[in-house]
Amino acid sequence: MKPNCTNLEWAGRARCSVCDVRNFVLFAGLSANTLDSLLLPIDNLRAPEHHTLYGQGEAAMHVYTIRAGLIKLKVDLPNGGQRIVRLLGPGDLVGMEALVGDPYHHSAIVMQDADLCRIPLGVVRKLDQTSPEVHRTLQQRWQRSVDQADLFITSLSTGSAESRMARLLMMLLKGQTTMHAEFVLPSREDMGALLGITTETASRIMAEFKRRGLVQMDRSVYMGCDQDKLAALADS
Amino acid sequence: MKPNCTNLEWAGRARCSVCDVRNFVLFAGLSANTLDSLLLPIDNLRAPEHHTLYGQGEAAMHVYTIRAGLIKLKVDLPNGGQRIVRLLGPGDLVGMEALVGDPYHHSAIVMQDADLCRIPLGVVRKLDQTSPEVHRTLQQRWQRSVDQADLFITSLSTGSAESRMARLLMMLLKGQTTMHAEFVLPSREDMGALLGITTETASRIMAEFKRRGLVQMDRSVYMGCDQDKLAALADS
DNA sequence: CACGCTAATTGACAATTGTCAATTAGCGTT
DNA sequence: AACGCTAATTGACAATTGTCAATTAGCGTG
Repeated sequence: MKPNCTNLEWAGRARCSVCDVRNFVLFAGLSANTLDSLLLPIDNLRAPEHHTLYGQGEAAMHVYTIRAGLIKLKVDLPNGGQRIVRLLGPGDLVGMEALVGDPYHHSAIVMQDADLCRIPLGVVRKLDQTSPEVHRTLQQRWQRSVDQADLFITSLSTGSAESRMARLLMMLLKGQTTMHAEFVLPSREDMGALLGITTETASRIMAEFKRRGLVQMDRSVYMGCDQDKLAALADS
Repeated sequence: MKPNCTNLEWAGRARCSVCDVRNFVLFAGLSANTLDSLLLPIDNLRAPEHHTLYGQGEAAMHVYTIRAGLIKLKVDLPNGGQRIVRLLGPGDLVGMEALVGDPYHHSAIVMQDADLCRIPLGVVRKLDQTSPEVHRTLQQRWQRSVDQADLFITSLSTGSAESRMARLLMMLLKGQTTMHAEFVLPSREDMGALLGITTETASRIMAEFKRRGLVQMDRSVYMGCDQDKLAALADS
């Protein structure tokens, strides 16, 4: 087996009633009873880095909930390039376009080892109809998608490459629970696809940030950063 | 009175049951009876170019439906600049974040004289609960917002300024019913805010397009364009 | 440890885009 | 037609970013 196994691992049927992220996710407010009776067809999966959950254009039968990890939504461009249009983390819903009957609009790829729940469309639709709570939560998730997309336009696609990189780093920091916590940085290639710049430019900027002491690295892992200086760069 | 009056004009109570764009909008599928009984508090408005429907951060009490015209959603950036994150036309819903209780996330400004219906939140919420049709339509509108935002990322924020401009022009063309129809181009400043480039660069590119015969202009009005050449530039 | 692979970095140069200032064009009013 | 205002265009130059190629670093395997 290759070192980077890209196969899904089935972690059993979902046990939503004891899920610690349930309240942040789709089924907040449902009783344990309701959940356990409805949710048999929900699978809990572990997906390693680089695993593709689904590809752009595929028929969509499931929506995914992220319990842990980081997922990127990628679009292939007509000229052969690609652009990452969203980063999704714990509590986020992946593949919502399935709910309106569309095929998947992006490719969903794991950026950090993920713990997911795969929910068949039928389950979500039924809950949407029967539970006002879920119905409201669903609308909030849709709005969150819009907000995230707007953030990619205003923060990651506007201004100089340097500013955008600073904003990306701050965005990645926010996802962390502990300040100064270690977390894996995206590859330079992914940074490029996130910011709409080339891999080389991304690399140059990161190297420059390191030289200026804006970020400190330990192996491929990110150790800490000068948030004030980053913030200053961010809105320049 | 100034030549460009920026005041709203009240055009009467909405008469949804005879609205010619109803089927594209929120209330598709509702009977004329249902409509007329529920829709008393809906106002029909005419808003001239440059009129601001609402400002970023304002408390949100209404959702707007576009019957005609063009609306831009603008975000103010921390460094003083601004970025347009969406263009909305006939059939689109403006201000959906109101439905989840948020203040407006953008400023909504008229780009081409608009005919609008202003719907109080309560009406939309009630219809969402009582009519499965409206409920489904609403989800589609949310998904459409996400799709539009994604398009702004992949088409208007990726690649060279020239490619982006070509894609913007093709996007504006698609909104037209008749091919080669005249339509008003955005100002160079708005083009810059749409593409994340400066006004000067936008102007240079448009001037170059004219010289190369990619577009022909008549006064401030746009007459036609070489769609094949534009398409070639678009995916370069 | 050497090897092989891929990702990251760097150099050199070209192309694009931003900046600042000046000029021109368009349009409505006087 | 002359005037005044704003938007658009253009020039000159600097700064940023892309392109292509070479080098270095990191990491797992034999």
